[in-house]
Amino acid sequence: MTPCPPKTSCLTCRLSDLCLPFGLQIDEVETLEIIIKNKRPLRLGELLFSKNDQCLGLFAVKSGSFRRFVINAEGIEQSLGFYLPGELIGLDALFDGRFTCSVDALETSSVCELPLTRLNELCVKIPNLQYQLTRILSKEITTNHEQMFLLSNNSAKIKVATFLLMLSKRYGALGYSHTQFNLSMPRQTIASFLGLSNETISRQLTSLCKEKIISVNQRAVVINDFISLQAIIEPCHNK
Amino acid sequence: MTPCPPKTSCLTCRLSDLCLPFGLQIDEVETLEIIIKNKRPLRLGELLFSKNDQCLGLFAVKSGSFRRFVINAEGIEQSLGFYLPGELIGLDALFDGRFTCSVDALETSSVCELPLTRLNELCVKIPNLQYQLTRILSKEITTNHEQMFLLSNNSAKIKVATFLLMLSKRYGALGYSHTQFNLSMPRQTIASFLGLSNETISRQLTSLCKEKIISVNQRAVVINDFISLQAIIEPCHNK
DNA sequence: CGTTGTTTTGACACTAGTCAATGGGTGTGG
DNA sequence: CCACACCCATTGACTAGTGTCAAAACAACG
Repeated sequence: MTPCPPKTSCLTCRLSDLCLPFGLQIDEVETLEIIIKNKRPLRLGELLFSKNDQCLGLFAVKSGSFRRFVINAEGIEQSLGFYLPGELIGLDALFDGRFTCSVDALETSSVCELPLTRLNELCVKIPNLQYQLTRILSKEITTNHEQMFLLSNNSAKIKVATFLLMLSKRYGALGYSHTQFNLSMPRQTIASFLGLSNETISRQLTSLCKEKIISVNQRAVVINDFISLQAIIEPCHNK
Repeated sequence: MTPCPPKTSCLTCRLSDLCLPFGLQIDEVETLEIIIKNKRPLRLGELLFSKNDQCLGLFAVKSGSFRRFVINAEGIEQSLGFYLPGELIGLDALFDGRFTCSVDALETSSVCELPLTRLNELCVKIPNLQYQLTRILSKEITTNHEQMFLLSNNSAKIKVATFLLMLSKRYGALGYSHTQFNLSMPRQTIASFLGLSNETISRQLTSLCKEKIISVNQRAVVINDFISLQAIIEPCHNK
């Protein structure tokens, strides 16, 4: 609708402490935001990019949420991760300049684009920026390890509980409620992400509801009993 | 046995093209190798570091192999990945200076240590080095995504076949045979890595042997029929 | 109000886990 | 050099947890 979206300012963006500007001096942030390009908002299902596309820049989520996925051997979409505001999309492409997964919008969402060539120039000039980028890359690796840990050795119940707590933590860090939030993805997408069937997701959510640990109404989730939800994951954390 | 291990030289190291020196000028490599510290070889089961240890440096595998793992809620070791020669260990600690997993040696193995403070200094002086480190971080993220893809949605047979092909590819890249190699880890460790039980690993290997696709004798594996092994993973790759 | 897509629920099948027993290698000590 | 113990791997029997298929309930949208 807006013919020309308002110019992004990292200085006034409430996400900047979660994003690339974290730790930068004010003048450094001002230099950074010069290179940032706004993109028009994407709607549900719209692709930000596809696997094997050339990467011209990284993306920072400004609002909404995105999903990373690939198409498997049977032609089925397999969800591999989610991006919430403040998170950087496309880090896997720094290796050889091509995206290794596809990313689409889970709802109406927007991003800031950081053109790669200009970002690289800036990283040489601003060591703090390079440092923060390295930290973000490292953090992504740790997040991946946690995800692998979750997928390798756990029951459906533990997977679903962990998924809910993970979202709770991330929404909390964004300043939203960590006890009630809306899932921005359908059951099928959660299922694919957790390596389960959508029926199993449904049954596990129903089961948690019956135990009064959560309440679910469509995409709306309320966590009623945080302690019990935690206890599902770490049954003997009192040891 | 050797009282003072011979000084490492990246210039003569046959792994240098897989490691941090890739893409560097000769004089840059010479500057890099000044900061490298040798560590005495580790034996089977010895810890390189533990989860939550302070990270003083990254490690490059010189020989042998390592395993990344954590202890889960039941007190069981959960294997999360393996490191072969030329690969960098500890990238997850760049975020906040603490290791997020433990790493131990799967056999007698050795590493080069890259002290973090000196590596950071050098990265500012040598942009190529910073660039290569970023590439390695990005590649690690892609490897993690592949691992998550494998864990999320596949049968035991596909997991075991993919595991064998992954090792085949990595050994091949190191200049070893990609059709026969020794597993450096017990079945239990493979099982934990793939999110399966050790009995299932055993049964799947036996099954692949009966199909004449591989031969297994203890830790020794021979891939007899590469095409069929590939076909297990991508049943319809001829489409 | 009908169409469509999503979610839930039920019935059943099947994969992989668990438990238990057996077999095979390796290493140590007599 | 052999016997024993220990660890690891294999195999079998049984079971539990999920997946699959199908149908029904529900919500969203035009």
